[in-house]
Amino acid sequence: MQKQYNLSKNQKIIFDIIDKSSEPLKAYSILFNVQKKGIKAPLQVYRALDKLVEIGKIHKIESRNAFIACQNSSCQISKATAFSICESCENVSEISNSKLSKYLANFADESGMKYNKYNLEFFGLCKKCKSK
Amino acid sequence: MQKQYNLSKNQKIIFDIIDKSSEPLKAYSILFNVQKKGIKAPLQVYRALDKLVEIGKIHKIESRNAFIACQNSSCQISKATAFSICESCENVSEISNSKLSKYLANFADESGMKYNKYNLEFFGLCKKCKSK
DNA sequence: AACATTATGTAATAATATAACATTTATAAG
DNA sequence: CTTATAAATGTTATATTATTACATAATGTT
Repeated sequence: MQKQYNLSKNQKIIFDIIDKSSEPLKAYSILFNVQKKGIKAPLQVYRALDKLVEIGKIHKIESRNAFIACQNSSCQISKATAFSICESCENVSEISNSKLSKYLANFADESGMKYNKYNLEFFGLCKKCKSK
Repeated sequence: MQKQYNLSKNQKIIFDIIDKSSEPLKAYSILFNVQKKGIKAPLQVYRALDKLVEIGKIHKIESRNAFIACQNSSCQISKATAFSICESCENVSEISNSKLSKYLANFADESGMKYNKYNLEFFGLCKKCKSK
């Protein structure tokens, strides 16, 4: 059962715009889109983004500096994320594959390091772009 | 057998400084360090970095916007990368684990997407930081 | 109510990265 | 060797991404 967080005003505004978007959004594009709602400064956006990432409502696509809503209801916090990214149309989707996540969550090597978090980004061509 | 590329002057300078570093380097820190060698502008650094990434001599740590030399002699191009990152001391090392790389290289899901590249970043505490 | 924590507002600035254009050097082809 | 082509360089300006610092307000806890 996922803990319910009460999002603050800015957090709600910014989560909604990301959640409704069909593509990852960048911070300044979010800023532009929420200026009519009274959010004027980058920091207001970044603070909300930080919090939303922390509580797992959104994820950052590191290779794109962009944010998408979590598409995985069981994903409580952003500590195990995997994405597929089309290098042609830039479509991004979150992969939820239990074998993959188990494999990665249990991964250990000889370094003696205990991993508590990972982020995986796969790149390729999506169906549509492949057939072009 | 890895193809030999003849690095250009700037590429050599910038590769050397990354290769000698014990930690990932950021573009502007590289710039600062090579100014005495005549490289004055960010673009000169970024162009060399782009090329070095392209040919697999270095990798970008996306979550840190920093670059490290490839530590894996068989890694010809940067299409299958995995790193372990200590969240305390920020030590980064490249993981070369054939099981992991086979697993990921062969990963396919129901999306119909064919992946030709991936990047994986694991986070945790390294041995030293764990025992503190 | 008092306290602590979290969120907000605002201005300034730092850090990261690219566009555009002119020129030079290296490589390949005839 | 010389012409053509591609790759790399130099330079200026600017775009994009992100944080510092400081003041205030709202919310949650005891």
